[in-house]
Amino acid sequence: MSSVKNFDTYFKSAFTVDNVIFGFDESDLKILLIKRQEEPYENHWALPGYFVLPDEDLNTAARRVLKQLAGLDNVYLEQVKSFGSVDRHPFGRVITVAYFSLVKIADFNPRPDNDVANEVRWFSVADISHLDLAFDHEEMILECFAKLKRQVRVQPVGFELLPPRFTLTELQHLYEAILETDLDKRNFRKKILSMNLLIDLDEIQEGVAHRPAKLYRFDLQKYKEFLQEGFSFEVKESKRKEKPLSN
Amino acid sequence: MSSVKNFDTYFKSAFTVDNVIFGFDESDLKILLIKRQEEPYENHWALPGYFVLPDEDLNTAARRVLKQLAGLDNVYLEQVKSFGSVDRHPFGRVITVAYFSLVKIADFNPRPDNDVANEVRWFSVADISHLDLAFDHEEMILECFAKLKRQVRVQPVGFELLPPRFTLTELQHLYEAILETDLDKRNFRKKILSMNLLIDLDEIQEGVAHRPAKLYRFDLQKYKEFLQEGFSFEVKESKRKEKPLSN
DNA sequence: CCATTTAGTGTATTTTTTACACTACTGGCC
DNA sequence: GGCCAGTAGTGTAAAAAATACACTAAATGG
Repeated sequence: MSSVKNFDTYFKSAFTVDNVIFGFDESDLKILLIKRQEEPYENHWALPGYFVLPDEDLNTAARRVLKQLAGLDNVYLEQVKSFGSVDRHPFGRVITVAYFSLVKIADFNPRPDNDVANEVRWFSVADISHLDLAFDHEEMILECFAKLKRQVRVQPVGFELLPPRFTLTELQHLYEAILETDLDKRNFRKKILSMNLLIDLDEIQEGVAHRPAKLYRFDLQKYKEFLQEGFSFEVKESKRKEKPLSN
Repeated sequence: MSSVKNFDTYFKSAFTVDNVIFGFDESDLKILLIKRQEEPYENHWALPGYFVLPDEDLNTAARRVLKQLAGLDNVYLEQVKSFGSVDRHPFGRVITVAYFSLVKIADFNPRPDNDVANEVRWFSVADISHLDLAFDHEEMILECFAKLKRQVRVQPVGFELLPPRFTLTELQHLYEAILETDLDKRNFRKKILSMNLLIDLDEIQEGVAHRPAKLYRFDLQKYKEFLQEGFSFEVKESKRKEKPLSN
């Protein structure tokens, strides 16, 4: 009854993974980009990404790229969306799978010893639109940033983005950067402390020219619970002087 | 400086789209499956899906499949996730992009006049695990169902799944089916009506052997606003007699 | 020691969520 | 016509969560 048709015409495509890697440095949300060293879009800034090898799973490919281009290992990684417009790649039909990754900037260890990128650098999210990125990478970043905004209300992303020890103000700044809004200090602290997700280290900042803040770390145990169950983060915004991005 | 490498080895893959089509018939959440008419997995139940044509965008392909296999047009469609395990397809390397779709079962118009499926049928979500589905389709369904659960808290999905006129009880049953929990009738009504998303039609059910319920429809205008801004749906669950699925 | 800068804290008010049980209306049966 | 079965429809009080808001505390640097 059934016949084996010829499917060869379909097996002429390629796929890639691209990573939108978010980092945070005490005030600014950043994304890691590479300057491409090969065609197409040679010398354009682009997301770190590459072809998926024939015998490689998607997640594996994303982690390999993360390692090869940024020396990053064991980081938070999540698939976001695939992009497959017919003409998005000049070499042929190429679908790319976008991943988003959250890393501590201090862990970043650039690897110029690869033949894909000749430069790797962090850019503020707000500056990305001036760069004329390769492919449809700007669109991909916007989608991933939107995803991060949703994620932050439901998962303690600070754990991935902040250094091991941090102050409540740093944590608040992170939330403000992601949500692009100002938060009320007292309400933020009340909320975040009531989650019992933070451990007071009984240490304080040193060498700052003002009252030093207490240092905290995340409770890994609680964090894992949240990863499974999710949580709900809401703090009503207060008026902001100005809105970065999205203008 | 740069050289054009040989990328041919990467251009030997194919990709497909698969649709997880949700429908609702007054008590039960259902998924549309086809019985495959060709290899691989001939005669297995599977998600409606097919290869993406060389000159076809992903969304276009998903809509084409929806139309060809189920006669469905103009429906809610959203990309969910891509699946690309190395060995998921016996014919070679094939990534599939999973879409989820919400349709009114009454609009469904099966098309046996295609050469992919020789049967198309709705299955209760709870029954799917007994079917031994083709490929990794069961995993795909679980991911999409999880997505629907998240979506329902943030978007008025009822608009897509219910007939044009419906009762509040039907709407509540829909939420209960998706969330797999019981909801408190009074609190549900209070909440849903306070959103001003429903229009009271001043009509009632006919021919039911009990007090007839009032009929409502969605306010298309408000619905579109919600689509853009999202909303927040929460009603605390009450105890349930039993939990379907996920056991 | 004074100026500057950021850290840290509590309360009253409003809003939202929750728990909960009885009456209303219809068809069908006798 | 009256009664039964079955679902529709309704309100309130209590608890919990979210909000608005302003002053004191601790460090450095001149």
